[in-house]
Amino acid sequence: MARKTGSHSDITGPRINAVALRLFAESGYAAVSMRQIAAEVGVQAGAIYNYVPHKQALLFELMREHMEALLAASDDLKGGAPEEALDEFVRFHILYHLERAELVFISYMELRALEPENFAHIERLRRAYEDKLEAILVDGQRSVFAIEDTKLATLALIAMLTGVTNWFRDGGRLGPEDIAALYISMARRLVGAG
Amino acid sequence: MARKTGSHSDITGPRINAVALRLFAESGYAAVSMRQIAAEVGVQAGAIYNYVPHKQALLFELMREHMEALLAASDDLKGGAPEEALDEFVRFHILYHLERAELVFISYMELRALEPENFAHIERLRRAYEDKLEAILVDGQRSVFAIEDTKLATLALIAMLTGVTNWFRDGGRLGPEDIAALYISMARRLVGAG
DNA sequence: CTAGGATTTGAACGCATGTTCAGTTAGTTA
DNA sequence: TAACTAACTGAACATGCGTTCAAATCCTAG
Repeated sequence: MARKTGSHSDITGPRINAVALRLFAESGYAAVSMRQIAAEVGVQAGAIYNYVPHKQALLFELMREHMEALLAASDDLKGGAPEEALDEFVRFHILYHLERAELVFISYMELRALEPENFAHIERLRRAYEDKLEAILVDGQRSVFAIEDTKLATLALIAMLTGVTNWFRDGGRLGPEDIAALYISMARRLVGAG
Repeated sequence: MARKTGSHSDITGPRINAVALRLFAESGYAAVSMRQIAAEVGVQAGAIYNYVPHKQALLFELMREHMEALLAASDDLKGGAPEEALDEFVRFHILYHLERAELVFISYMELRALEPENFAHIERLRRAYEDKLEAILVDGQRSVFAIEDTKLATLALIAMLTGVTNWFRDGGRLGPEDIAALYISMARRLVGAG
């Protein structure tokens, strides 16, 4: 037997990705089997191969699409004066990442699981994103910021901001906007802004 | 055949842990097999079970010993005035973690691989460590610091400091002491210290 | 030199893995 | 209604997994 009722290709495809994302985030890429994913989609393992060439592609595509969407979204930042640009970046980063906690999680938790070329590809995208923050710091450094080392400050800020996704829980003491506001304050002080 | 030359129990035991640590850090707990570990130790897989009851214990013991050593080492911090205590903590955290990059890495990368009780145990230790930093911030908050939210600042600082282990490479532009000094500056500003 | 214990081997256990594919079914087109 | 195709099943493939254990080996104590 096959095909229960109705055409499923446009349903099964996305569901496979959604289930894979959730399971990878929960248990890690290596600990999740194709049969587990298939079971949660409601299909046999073989059916997945109508949509994805192999398991690695399932992970890589999730990460690649995430990083490309992140880069595209950050292209819309207005920029402007360094202080405003920093505020804007911090708020964007936190809100964007909190909306996509699972994608963020696997996108750096599962870097080890990527084959070398795939790893290099994702790293390039991540680097491009970090460069945007560094550009703001370098710009501000010529006027209002007081940073010893812009490269280090970039890494420190990114780590501090992304760390939010590790402890944030819906319905907690602080909502995303509260957190963004508080991190904006800390980020400003961190770079020595007025 | 068995036992090549000399008694090995006090050599094989530690080597199993060392190899497991390295492989877990490289590829992740789920992706490393007992046979791989055994092969790198120079032994058959069965021999590992003379030293460890099962694979999970291998991971858990590495993490537990790491966290307990971290807590013990941080007990030796002198404390004192908030500003000095913060400087001391930042420097300690960075230098200690850079010396043990692999342990740090797996200790929060492989939390998902722990069974619930083991996970709870490690989380308790981690929490105890973070509380030490928060105590410094709370103390300073009554006098020299200007923080909106000490809990958030603690998490932000820990994330920022631990992030160093993700990009640090031996022989890079900056050595551990350079990095510690720069992070001390950033940490001071972050908490609004003089 | 021998007895006994410590240490390791090597094979086996049952089960899970990613992937392939011939065959079956359900929906669409003519 | 008949032919066609997209979608899926279910079984199989070779390989690997964590773990157990009798048997073999080596070292040490007496």
